[in-house]
Amino acid sequence: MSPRKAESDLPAQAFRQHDHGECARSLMSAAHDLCTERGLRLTPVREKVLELLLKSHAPLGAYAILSELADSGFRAQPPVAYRALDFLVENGFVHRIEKINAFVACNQPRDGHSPVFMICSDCQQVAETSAKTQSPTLDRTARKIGFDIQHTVVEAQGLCAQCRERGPQ
Amino acid sequence: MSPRKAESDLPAQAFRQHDHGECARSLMSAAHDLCTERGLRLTPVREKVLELLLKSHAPLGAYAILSELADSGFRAQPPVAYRALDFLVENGFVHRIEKINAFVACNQPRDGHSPVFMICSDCQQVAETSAKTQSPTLDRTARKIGFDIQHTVVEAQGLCAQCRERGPQ
DNA sequence: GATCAAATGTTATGATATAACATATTAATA
DNA sequence: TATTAATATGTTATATCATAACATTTGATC
Ligand SMILES: [Zn+2]
Ligand SMILES: [Zn+2]
Ligand SMILES: [Zn+2]
Ligand SMILES: [Zn+2]
Repeated sequence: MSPRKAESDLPAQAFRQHDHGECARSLMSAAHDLCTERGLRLTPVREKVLELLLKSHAPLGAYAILSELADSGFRAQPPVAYRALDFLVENGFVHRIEKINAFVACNQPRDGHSPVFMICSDCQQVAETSAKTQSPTLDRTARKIGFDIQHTVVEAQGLCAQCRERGPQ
Repeated sequence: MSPRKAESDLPAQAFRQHDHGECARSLMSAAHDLCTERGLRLTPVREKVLELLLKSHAPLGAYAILSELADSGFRAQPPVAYRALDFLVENGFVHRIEKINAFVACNQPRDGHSPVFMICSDCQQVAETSAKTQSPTLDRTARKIGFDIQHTVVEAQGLCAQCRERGPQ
């Protein structure tokens, strides 16, 4: 069992103190492994986008990513960023947060899961508090009306503990 | 007790057979009542936007609404639609569906509630299957990490019963 | 090394949303 | 009923987010 297991099972890592450098390195290395396993190509631009998202303490919009790509010498037309993001999202390395039109690196890319996000309105950080399984409420309601769920969006906006303690700015 | 009570408690009304004209009229009348009670002004453009959403069997984007407003002789600059929508959303008459950047009339505007949407990828209809209360899973997770939820987005995309039965197009 | 599929480069445009400031309407009050 | 303040609307311009379309390059396979 990996020594990071216990930590990576904690929810809301983004709102906790942790060695983020180590966290990012570990997820990047996991991404390489997963791509090898699955015959996916983590090309330079895709890797760079994932790296940017892993480094970021807050979610990034596509154009923020694009501009950081440009700073790193990549081409800077919108499709460059969107294509890389499409790849990363489709393959579970990154999630899109609908409420804020932004992207965030997944913190447990191995598990097929339905992520749940807590978005702090104050500090803009986002915690992925994913459960392995879909919301039971959602499942139950879907069954009741014969709806076949393919994808879920579950996002809560509010104040994280830190920002609440700091009080209104 | 209103004779519509039983029906309006059914989830997923949009996916069921119902007298939509009566449904729309009843919700519009409820909106007028609520605005009177609360000292809100349901101005012509706000009423028209709500009417358009109530009539529609599918959610409408802001620019679709804008174009229907124009057809009805209203001014047609984007802020006209967005302002009316802001009012209707803030006061609980309309919900915004993040996943598809569109708006839909609430089917139980009296209850303060956290809506849950089931979005059919095929027919584009959306059912509001709202519960009175927030998802217990979300609440529990939030409590665990000290996050104070102000607003939730819960949306599922998939196939409604009808479209599933009809089979792939 | 020919062929095909996947990925990238590039231009242009589409779709969604808001800032900013002027004007008009309504409500409250002097 | 004038004065004022608050709310709502009119209007121009622009910001932000996202994709269509087509050319070119790269990588994998035969
Ligand atoms: Zn995830
Ligand atoms: Zn915060
Ligand atoms: Zn509702
Ligand atoms: Zn359907």
